[in-house]
Formats: sequence, C-alpha cells, structure tokens
Amino acid sequence: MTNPRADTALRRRQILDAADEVFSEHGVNAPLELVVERAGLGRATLYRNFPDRAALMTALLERGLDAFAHAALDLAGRDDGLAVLLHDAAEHIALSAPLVDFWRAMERSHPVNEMADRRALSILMPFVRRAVDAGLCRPDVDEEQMLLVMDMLGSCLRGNDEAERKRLAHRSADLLMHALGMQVPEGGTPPCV
Amino acid sequence: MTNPRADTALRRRQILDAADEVFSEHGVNAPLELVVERAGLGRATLYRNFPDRAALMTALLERGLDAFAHAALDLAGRDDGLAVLLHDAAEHIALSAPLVDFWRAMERSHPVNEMADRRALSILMPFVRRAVDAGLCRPDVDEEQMLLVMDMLGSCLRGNDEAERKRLAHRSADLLMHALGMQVPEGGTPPCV
Amino acid sequence: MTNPRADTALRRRQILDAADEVFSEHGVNAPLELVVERAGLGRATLYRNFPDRAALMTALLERGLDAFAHAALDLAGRDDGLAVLLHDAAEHIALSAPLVDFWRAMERSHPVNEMADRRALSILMPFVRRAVDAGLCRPDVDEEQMLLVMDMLGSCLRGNDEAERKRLAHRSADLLMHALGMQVPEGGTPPCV
Amino acid sequence: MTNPRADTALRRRQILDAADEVFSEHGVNAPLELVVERAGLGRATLYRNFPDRAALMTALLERGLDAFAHAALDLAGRDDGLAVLLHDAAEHIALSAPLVDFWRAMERSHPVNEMADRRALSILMPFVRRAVDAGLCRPDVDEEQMLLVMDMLGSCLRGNDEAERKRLAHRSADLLMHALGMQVPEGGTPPCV
DNA sequence: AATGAATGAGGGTTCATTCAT
DNA sequence: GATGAATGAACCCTCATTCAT
Repeated sequence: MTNPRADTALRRRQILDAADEVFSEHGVNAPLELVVERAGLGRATLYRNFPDRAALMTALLERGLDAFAHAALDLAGRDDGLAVLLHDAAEHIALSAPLVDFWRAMERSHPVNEMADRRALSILMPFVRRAVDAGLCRPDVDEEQMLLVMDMLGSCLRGNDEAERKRLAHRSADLLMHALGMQVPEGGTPPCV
Repeated sequence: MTNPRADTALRRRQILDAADEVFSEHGVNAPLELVVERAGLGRATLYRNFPDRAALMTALLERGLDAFAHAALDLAGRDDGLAVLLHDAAEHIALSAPLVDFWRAMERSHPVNEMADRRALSILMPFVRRAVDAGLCRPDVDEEQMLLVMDMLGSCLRGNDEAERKRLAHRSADLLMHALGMQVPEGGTPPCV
Repeated sequence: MTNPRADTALRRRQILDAADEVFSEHGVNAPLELVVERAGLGRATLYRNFPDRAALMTALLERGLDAFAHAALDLAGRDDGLAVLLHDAAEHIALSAPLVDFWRAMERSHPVNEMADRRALSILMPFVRRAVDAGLCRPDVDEEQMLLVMDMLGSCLRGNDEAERKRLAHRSADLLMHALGMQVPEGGTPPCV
Repeated sequence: MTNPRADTALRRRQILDAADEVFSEHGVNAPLELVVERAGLGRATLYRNFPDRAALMTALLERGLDAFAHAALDLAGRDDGLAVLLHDAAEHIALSAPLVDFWRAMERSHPVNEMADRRALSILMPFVRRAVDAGLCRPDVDEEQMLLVMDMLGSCLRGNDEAERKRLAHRSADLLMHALGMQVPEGGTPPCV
C-alpha cells in the first residue's frame, strides 16, 4: 500500500518516541514491554528494528547527537557559539537522564561510547578553538577536558521535576563555563539562550 | 564454620566489604546472591542485616561519608583544605561508581539523598568559606554549586580500569577547581596530594 | 513442541486439568511449578493465563459449578431432584478436597465465595421448593441451611483413597438428607444414583 | 529458683496460648516466628517444646479434646446430654478454624487423627446410646455417622467475625440434630445452652 | 535450659527473547 | 512483515530449622 521505505522509517520513529517517553517515566530499566505497548505495536516488531535494549539505546543516542549537530550548524562562525552549545547540550541532556544512565553503565571503550565521544568532540572542538582565538576561553582546554565537561553536564539530572532539572542544567553549564575560563554574565546566563 | 554468634558489627563489615567488591565488579544491578557468596554467608543473613538492596546501598553510602568526614578532620584549619578534599573525594567517588549509579537513579528528594547532601555540605562549606576568606576561591560559590560539583565529581567513573579512573578523577577535580575560581598548579595537581 | 498459537481455550483446559491432578495429589499448597511441569508448559505461560494461585483456584471452582449446573439441568422437574443433586454434589466435592481447602481459608465474604454461594443457591433452591411442595423435605429449610449443607458436604474429604471418599460422600449426603427431613432408603441411598 | 517442672508446664501453656491467638489471626500457615514473638520467647524454646508445626498442632488438638471431655463429665447421666455436647462442640470448633484446617489436610489415618476420632467417639457414644434409649435419637446412628457429624461441625468456620461464627455454629448443631433424628426446639436451640 | 543469628531450600514472579502463525 | 503466546533463566524474598553460645 504505502511506501514500504517510508513505513519503516515511521515505525522506527514511533518506537523511539515511545522509548523516550517510557524511559523518562520509568527509568533505564523499564520493561521493553512498556515500550511496545506505548508504541501500539507487537512485541516482535520492536525486536525486528532493535535486536536488543542496547540497539534501542544506541538509536536514541544517535538521535540526540543528530540534534546536537544540527543545533551546532546554526551557530557556525559565532564566537559565543561554545557558550550557547553548552547550555543547549545541558538542557537536552537534562531531559534524557535514562539515556545517560544507560551509557554510563557501559565501558567507556564501548564502540558506541567511543563513537559518541568522537562525534561530540567533532562538533565542539571547532567552537572551542574559535573561543580560544577570541580570548574567551582558557587556551589549555583539551579534548579530554571537553569530554569531562560533557559528562559533567549529565550530573544535574537528579532534579525532581522537569523545570527544576532545566534550571540545574543551566547552573551546571554556567559552572562549567567557569571551569573553562569563560566569562559568565552576572546572575548566570539568561534563560533565553 | 565461622562463629554464628560473633560480633554483629564484624558481620556487617564483612557484608559491606563483599558488597563493595561485587558491585564494583558487576555493576549496580549485581545479584545480591553474589554478595552473599563472596561474604561466605547464607542468603538470609544478608536479609537480616539489610532488608533490601537500598538498605545495603545506604550503609555503603554512609560508610563513604564517614570516611570523607574523617579525611576532613585532618585538614581542619588549612587554607588549601578545599583543594585537597576535592581531590580526595574525586578519588573515592571514582572507585564507587555503582554507589553513584544507584543513588542517582533515586529521586533527589529521597531521604537518603537529602541526608547525604546535608552531610557533604556540612563537611565542605567550612572549607569553602575559609578558601573564600583567603582569596583562593570565587566569593559567590554557594551550596547549590557545591552540590553540583560533588555530583560532577561522579562523572569520571566510566574509565576502563582503576588507574585510568583515578587519573580522570584528578583531572575532574582540577577542572572543578577552575570552576570554583581556584588556582590549579600548571600541569595539574600533582598526584601525591 | 505443541503449537504455541493453538487455541487459547485448549491451553486453559490443559492447565486446569493439570492443576486438578496436582492439587489432588499434593494438597492445596502444592508448588505451582508442579502444575507447570505436569501441563508440559513453560513457567510463565501459567502466569499469563492465571496471574496468581487464586485466579487458578477461581477457574477450577467455576468449572465445578458449571458441571453442577449442568447436572441440575437434567434433573429439572423431578421431585427427587434434590436427593440426586445432593449425592451428585457430594461426589464431586469429595474429589475436590484442595479446592474446598483453599476457599474455606478465604473470608466467606470474598467475592468468589459469594459468587459461588449465589450460584449454588440458584441451582439448589428450585429443587428445595419442589421437594417441599411434594412433602419430601422439611418446610422450614432456608437458604442459610442449604449453604451449611453444601459446606458440610465438603467435610468427608479426609478419606484415604478415592473409593473411601466416595463412600463417605454418599453417607454424608444421606446424613444431610435426614437433616433436611427427607426420606432415606433403608441401608442408605443405593450407589447407582 | 522456681520449680522447674512447674516452669516447663507454664512455658508450654504460654506457647499454646500464643499459638492459639496467632493461628486464629493469621490462619493455619502463620509463620511460627509470630508465635515465638507473641509468646515472648526465643526461637529455639518453641522447638524444644514442639519439634515441628505438627507437634504444636497436636498439643492444641489435645487441649481441645481435654476441654471437651471435661465438659462431658458435667453432663454425665443427662438424657439431653448429646444435644448440649453438640452445641458445645460446635462453639469450640467454630473458634478453632485453623486447627480444623490443619488436621483436615492430613490423612485421616494419621495417628493423631485416629487418636482424636477415638477420643471423640469415647466421649460421644455413651450420650448417643442414652439418647437412643430415651427415644430422642434415631436408633441406627453409628460411630461413622457421629464422626461425620463432628467433621461437619467444622464446616461453619468461614463466618467473618466471631459472633457470626458462633451463630452459625449453633445453626449447624441444630441442623445436625435434625440429621440425627433429634427434636430441635422451634426457632432453634436457645443460645443459653 | 534458653537464646537468636545463621542457614539454605524453595516459593512466586518478572522479563528479554524466540518462534509458529 | 507483523503478531503475541510461549519460554525459561534469574531474581528477590520467606521461613522452618539448626547450632554455637
């Protein structure tokens, strides 16, 4: 009937959306059954698309990185791009607690973690270099520090409700701007970033 | 085998030691069976002492805080106490990944989390105030920032082996010293802290 | 092995049959594992069909009541229907000791017990009224007495073997016919009922 | 200090009283731990006195039979003794549901059950014979019927509260008096029996 | 004789995954 | 390709019983 290729992509998106919601509500270890149910699909359809929980988590992570890369595109060439990106990342991560939990539990050397690190750095480092050049950032900031910064952005996710988590996300981002030797506007970065 | 009537405190310590090892090796969700086995005890003995997994985790957390408090005692009155404490905490937390994982999965408002926050702050804040007075730290550092810093110290725990995790712990501590406006020795804090 | 997609009703019947046998052999508290094993099914299949032991027992009870109702149909309009029904019920109950044990342990006001009482009465009372009209039964027999009679029919189930339990069932039925003011043939009701 | 023999007897009584209460409240399968707790004794003291659950149940059963025998003594020589005994037994049994549950689950040929049957008959049959002689009872009542009657008296124990169970006990006794061909006062036996 | 901590077998239940339709 | 019933491994926990003090 409908285009099978488009169908497949739609179905994947349905599953990922459902997974996002379910993991947010029930934590990393939520039964996949709940995802199936939320997506309104049969059990095995999930397994056809994502052979196991890790595959599902990988897809969610990649979707997040895609969004991050997309956000970066719009900032290309701006000296303050790093600041904006940090706050942007903070917010996104703050809303994806279970994703962070899952990948933190894996070895750092897990291929997916390495891929994520690589992609995150390829997005961030150009902005770091530009900020250094503009004298807006400590000149000795290196890749390892930026990875730590990204990890640390995932530290604020214990806030009780979404609004609180967002607020903490921005406080975290500000704190880490200090860590990178960047200027932080008095009273913190305005929320309208 | 062992004296069943022997001191209860000893038995508790045996269990906690076993739990520490097992969780370090197998992650937060390690079967309690492994703990039992490692401790060389019967299954129900664990349950007598710690009615559920959370009780066990609480005890481990409290033991960690006790050690932290103890370390702080030796630093009382030193202007550089905060720096040392941060590095000390970083190392300890880096070796207690599963503990961090467990408590991060709970609500921040969980009584145990609130207790831990309170204890951590009561240990840290005096050192913060002294550092501020000595001009070694940004004067606007507040309790919420210190809690974020403590959380962020738990972010380096994905390192593959213990040595790597320790190294990252100290790099994290240095990064967070920057975040607090503290001086970091060129080349990072020497490992001999 | 067996067709996993085969008719659900069949599967239910398999489980119920197995449960019947197992409980008869091992008593009310027989491990459900034995039922699973006897039915030749996986453990969780039982749980899919009957979420807990009570659900299984409810289904068995309902099956018994269905059989009782069915037996009553054939007796409709006979003045001696009550006598036959009592003996019939006695035999069935005598072979379902664990079922009786289980439901006696529940509150009388448990919904399932109330349902069973209601169904039993709706089957029995028409025969009681007809017997009274025919002068074959004390006229003051009421619903509560009939429920007691039904309960009492479950009292003979301690007999050692099946044959003995059947014999006692009929002696019980005769005794309760006396209790209801009914005529009992000399030497007891002949077994060929 | 105190007389050790008296001590032992006292302790036994404490345990039996506690067991009575606990089983009444929590059913036949109540954890023995609760009995221990209620009696205010150590775990092993229970086991010293009653090696297992069956031993405890046996003792409770014997205590009940002792009380029954004692009640019978006072009725010796009265033509209406059987009626009184039936009602008396009904009440006692109605308050000992878990005891009945336990022994019904055993084989009828279990030594304790046989003992109980023998004792019950030795108490009851003299009253049956006297009632027959006085023309107050069907002459063909035999031992097996009397055992069934005793079992049936245990059938009313599903009433929700104690008062309701007592009421049903007396209705049961009346019903079984009918079963034995005895006269029942219009409106049932008065409660002041 | 009395204690209560330790034991370990076994119960119920959940859930990731497979497979016949 | 989609379905959902079946599977069985594994987990948590309870409790009757033992045993060193």
